[in-house]
Amino acid sequence: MRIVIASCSVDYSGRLSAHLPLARRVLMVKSDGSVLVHSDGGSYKPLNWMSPPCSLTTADPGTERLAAGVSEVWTVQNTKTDDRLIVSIHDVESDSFFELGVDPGLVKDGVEAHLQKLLAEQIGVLGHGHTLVRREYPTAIGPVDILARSAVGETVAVEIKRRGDIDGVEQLTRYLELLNRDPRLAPVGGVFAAQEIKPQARVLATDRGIRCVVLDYDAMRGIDDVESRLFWS
Amino acid sequence: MRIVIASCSVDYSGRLSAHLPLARRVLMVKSDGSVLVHSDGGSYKPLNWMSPPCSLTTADPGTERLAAGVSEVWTVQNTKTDDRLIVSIHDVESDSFFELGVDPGLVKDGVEAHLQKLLAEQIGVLGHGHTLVRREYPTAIGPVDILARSAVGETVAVEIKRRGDIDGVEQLTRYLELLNRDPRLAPVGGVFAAQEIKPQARVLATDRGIRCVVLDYDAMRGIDDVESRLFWS
DNA sequence: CGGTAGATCTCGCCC
DNA sequence: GGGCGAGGTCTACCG
Repeated sequence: MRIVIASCSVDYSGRLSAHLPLARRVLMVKSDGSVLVHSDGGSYKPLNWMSPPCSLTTADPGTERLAAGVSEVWTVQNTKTDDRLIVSIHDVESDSFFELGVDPGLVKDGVEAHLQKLLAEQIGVLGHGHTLVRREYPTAIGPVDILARSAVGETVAVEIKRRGDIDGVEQLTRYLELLNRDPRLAPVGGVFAAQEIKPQARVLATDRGIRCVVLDYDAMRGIDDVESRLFWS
Repeated sequence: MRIVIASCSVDYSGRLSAHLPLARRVLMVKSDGSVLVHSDGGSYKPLNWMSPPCSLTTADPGTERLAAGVSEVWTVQNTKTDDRLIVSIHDVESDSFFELGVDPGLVKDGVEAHLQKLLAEQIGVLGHGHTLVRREYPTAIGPVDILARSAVGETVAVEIKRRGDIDGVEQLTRYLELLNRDPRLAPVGGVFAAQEIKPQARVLATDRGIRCVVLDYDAMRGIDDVESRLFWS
């Protein structure tokens, strides 16, 4: 990876046009040719960038740009689209190269998949006597997170979110419309399960006869841990 | 900004848990204390990071970690949440500091707001004889992008997207439900306008009696440019 | 400050 | 490769 500290101005054109006025910045050039332009603030998102696949070519500035203080012009061209980044380098403070090698990558744990697994194992959270039919129940418009059956035998479709938003209610509504056309399943009830349910989502769900269930992730994980210990001991 | 090249392992805990095995990486420490961990690949997103507001503290490793090759331990703690990043530094190849100053920031041009402005000016794109009522027509559940009237006097609600997805159709459907309850407006027709409309979205829209209009951004911009030139010449 | 909608989204899954 | 959903989403805008 090459890291350049330089004053520069940057122009992006592609899905939109964007311009960065002259200022001192960090330029990261990764070995796949991609470029990140970072300032000393903001979040992890660069001010501007070019994603791979792309190629970086450098050129001398014309006499006009040279007179304006430009010492070098980088053109970073995406090789599949017409996205292009043009970096006009003025003064270079540092220019280094480091060999990093291939990264072993990130190991993640948690979130929605885990919630789904836990709820499937603890399906009684939905109400006494509930039984699991299956996770990721397939339909023509996508898989339903969990299909279950209530104590009185009613089919229940469950949509799980970490944060329960209006979009999740819409999604579950579409599933319910479809599932209720299947005479072997109908009538199908809906449960919107999330760690946190936004008020507007709750209103919409309730209005549509969908039950809201707030999931306590830590409690469910705790029970899971206890059961795992009992099982393995 | 401080830039460190070092072999390190990283652990994040907070909304999820994540671990990065030992490898050589770039560590960017911004002046607000935020930290980015980059590898020589991927896109602009770091492997791991801590966003501001946060504070970085360094500590000597215990004897145990020292024996494992750790020379220093960074703890980056978010000051508002319990998110925490722990960086175990092994070998340091480079450690530099650069004064960058405040960035003037990005100047953007284009996208949805521009599309909306162009369509409002060229409302005839929806069909001959259409007139603009107003942009950002306010309703209780949010503003409708454009409200117009057709040649025969029917009210038309327009939802504009760059990429027309199923969510946009749902959004427009909610607006139409609401608007059609207003006797001064009803009956209100719907138009789903986008640069690109996904097949599934088109099916859903058509099924609900919503008309789909594909917008040619470049052509609309071109007309706008011509008109601007005529106006200003 | 919360709520909504967009993003040069990115990322990962499954078909 | 495309489609879809999630994200430690982030970010801007509006109330």
